[in-house]
Amino acid sequence: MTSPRRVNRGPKAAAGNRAALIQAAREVFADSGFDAPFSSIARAAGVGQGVLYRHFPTRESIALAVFEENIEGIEALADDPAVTVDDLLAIMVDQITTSAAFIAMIHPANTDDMRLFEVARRLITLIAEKLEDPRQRGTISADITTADVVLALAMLAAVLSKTDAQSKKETARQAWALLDRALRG
Amino acid sequence: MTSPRRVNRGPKAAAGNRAALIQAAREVFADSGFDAPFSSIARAAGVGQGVLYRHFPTRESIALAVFEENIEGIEALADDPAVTVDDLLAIMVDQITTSAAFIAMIHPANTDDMRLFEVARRLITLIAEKLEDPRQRGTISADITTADVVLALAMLAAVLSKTDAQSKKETARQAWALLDRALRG
Amino acid sequence: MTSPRRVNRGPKAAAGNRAALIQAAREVFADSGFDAPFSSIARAAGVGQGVLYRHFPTRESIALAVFEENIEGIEALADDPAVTVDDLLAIMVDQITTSAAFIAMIHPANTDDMRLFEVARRLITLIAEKLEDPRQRGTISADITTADVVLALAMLAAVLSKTDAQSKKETARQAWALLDRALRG
Amino acid sequence: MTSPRRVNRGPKAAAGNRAALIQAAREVFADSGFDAPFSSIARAAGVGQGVLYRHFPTRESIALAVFEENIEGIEALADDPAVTVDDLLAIMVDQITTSAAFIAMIHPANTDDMRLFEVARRLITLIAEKLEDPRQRGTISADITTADVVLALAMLAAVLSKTDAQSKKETARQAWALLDRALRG
DNA sequence: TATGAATGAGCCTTCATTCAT
DNA sequence: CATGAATGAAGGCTCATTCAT
Repeated sequence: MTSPRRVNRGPKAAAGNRAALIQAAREVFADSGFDAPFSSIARAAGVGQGVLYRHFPTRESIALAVFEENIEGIEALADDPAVTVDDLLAIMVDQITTSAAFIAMIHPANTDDMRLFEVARRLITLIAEKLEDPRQRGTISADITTADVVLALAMLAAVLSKTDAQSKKETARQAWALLDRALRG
Repeated sequence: MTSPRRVNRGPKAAAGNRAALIQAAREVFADSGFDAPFSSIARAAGVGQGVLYRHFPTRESIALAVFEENIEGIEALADDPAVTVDDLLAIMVDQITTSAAFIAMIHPANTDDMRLFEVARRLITLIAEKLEDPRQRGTISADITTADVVLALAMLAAVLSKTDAQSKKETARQAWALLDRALRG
Repeated sequence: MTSPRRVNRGPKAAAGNRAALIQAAREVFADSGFDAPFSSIARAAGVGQGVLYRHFPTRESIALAVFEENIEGIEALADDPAVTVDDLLAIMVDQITTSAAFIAMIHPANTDDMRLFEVARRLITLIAEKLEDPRQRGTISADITTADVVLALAMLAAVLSKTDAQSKKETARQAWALLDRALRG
Repeated sequence: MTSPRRVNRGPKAAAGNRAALIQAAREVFADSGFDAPFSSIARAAGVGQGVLYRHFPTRESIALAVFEENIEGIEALADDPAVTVDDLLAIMVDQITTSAAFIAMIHPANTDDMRLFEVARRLITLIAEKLEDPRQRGTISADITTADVVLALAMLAAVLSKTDAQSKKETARQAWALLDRALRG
């Protein structure tokens, strides 16, 4: 029943395929939003649909993978006590600006995948810990809670997900300037 | 030749149909989000799909009509010089919280329909005029521009469009509290 | 986005389409079993897939329609007190032999559609009522219950669903001869 | 070049793999029905898909192997002249009730695989031989042929293949009670 | 020889849009 | 002008089968 068109590149391709899928997903999500067709991700990665499903059975699971790469860098950075909330937020804002998949994590309201909550929790924990230590709290206002900071990031992410590619950078700058006032105000 | 299921109520019904469609769209958008199937709007309005298309060829055009009713109320209110920007924003925040169509307006992504920009412009104008008059400016900080205010509204709208129905109210409250600090800070 | 190939034959075609679908389903189910692709039914009926879904949203609902035609005849027949269980069974056996959709009804084990149970119940009721009246009971053995009769029909249906088209008739004859002994024995 | 996930256990493992596949297939068929995905059998056996295909190129061929173990036990039993048809049938009914693969054998639909017929023939032969000897015929009615007995088994198998797991036992009991009347009647 | 990843066909379902009546 | 059925493209997902390693 099957008539292969593309050559079977064999199991060796697995790791490469996985990486290609994550990269493709990052780009496709950025270009077309988190609701982009699954098939377009597979096409962008140059693999069959089945491969995408094998590696990432759900939309959330590939978003998770994209996000994983982001959060690892952030966690490494946060380890350093000299890094303040402000520094952390600067990184996150930057990632939100360039990576649409980040967006889905920040506000995991409508998902069934617990791992998303878990990753969101890691992120929130990072922020919470910094906020608790006066020396790492930076310039964040005393009456601002962790939830406020997360919501600020979520708003930034949400508005950027509705912004077309070329205005993204400028909108992000302006939006965060505003939110920053609130957190510091 | 055989009797149609619903009687053709003739041209007289056109205005009524239009109103029914707008009302139906308002409810459907609120219940199922802005991506709700077109057919569900026609069904809720009790008319055929063709009528929906006749009156509103695009999703944006019906969102526009829904929004039109909102903005007219806002404009009427804004006419009163005693109404400050704060008052205006309170109304808008309330409408954003309850009306999904508002979201589409405030951040017009679909550049095909120029009327969207037109309506957005009207909204922006209202805000701009209030801001220019010191007496109507209310408590908005001096260095806040019209663009900042609009962006704040857009962020609120964006984050709410990703929030599930039951948390909408609380998220709106928290988010605007934050944005309000920024505008007033 | 859509480029029509087939002409839109208009609403007038609805009734005809529905009938064509039922007929097509009857044939497709008979040829390829109850698990035949939905698309093949639409194709056989000469309509688009959407039409099939409009008329019959689930596989059960079209089976129901096919079955409905069968059961109505049976019910009319059963109204006559002169008709015995034997007569009734003769009809049912005949219909099971020729109509695969009947099969799905008799043993509605794995369905969520309550209407299937309802129709199965109608069928069972017919049999039960006949069995209760000594004059209509015919030659059915005294210790045979309604459940036994239904199970006999289910077995016939089940074995025929695994039988290829050309042996169906002969297998049906032989199988029912056997089951008949049991009911009468 | 890199280490495969599972070690290649070499040709020695072939026999073990075959046995594992048969056992896995027996369980998977019982749990998920005869239509269970091929991959699930390989997974349950702890081998790669390729091995499954190497040993059993078709679904029928593995069903055959599963069945082979059953029939051997039955043949051994049948060797004893003291065993009557009734005893034989009791065993078969039991196996049909618990083994989905049996169903595929008893009513070989797939005419591609001649070995299916061969196994079915062995089964039929066992029954025929018992029936021919008055002392081994047991209580089977004089006018019952081998074909009748086989058909009775086929009906049982067919109806059970449509029955959900938890009612299987009870349905089998009731169905065979009925068929038994016919054979003995 | 065993592994298990890759492939893509195929079925399911939804919905935007058209158009006969 | 209104109706709502028809249409088919599009996207989701599963799984039989192949084949590089």
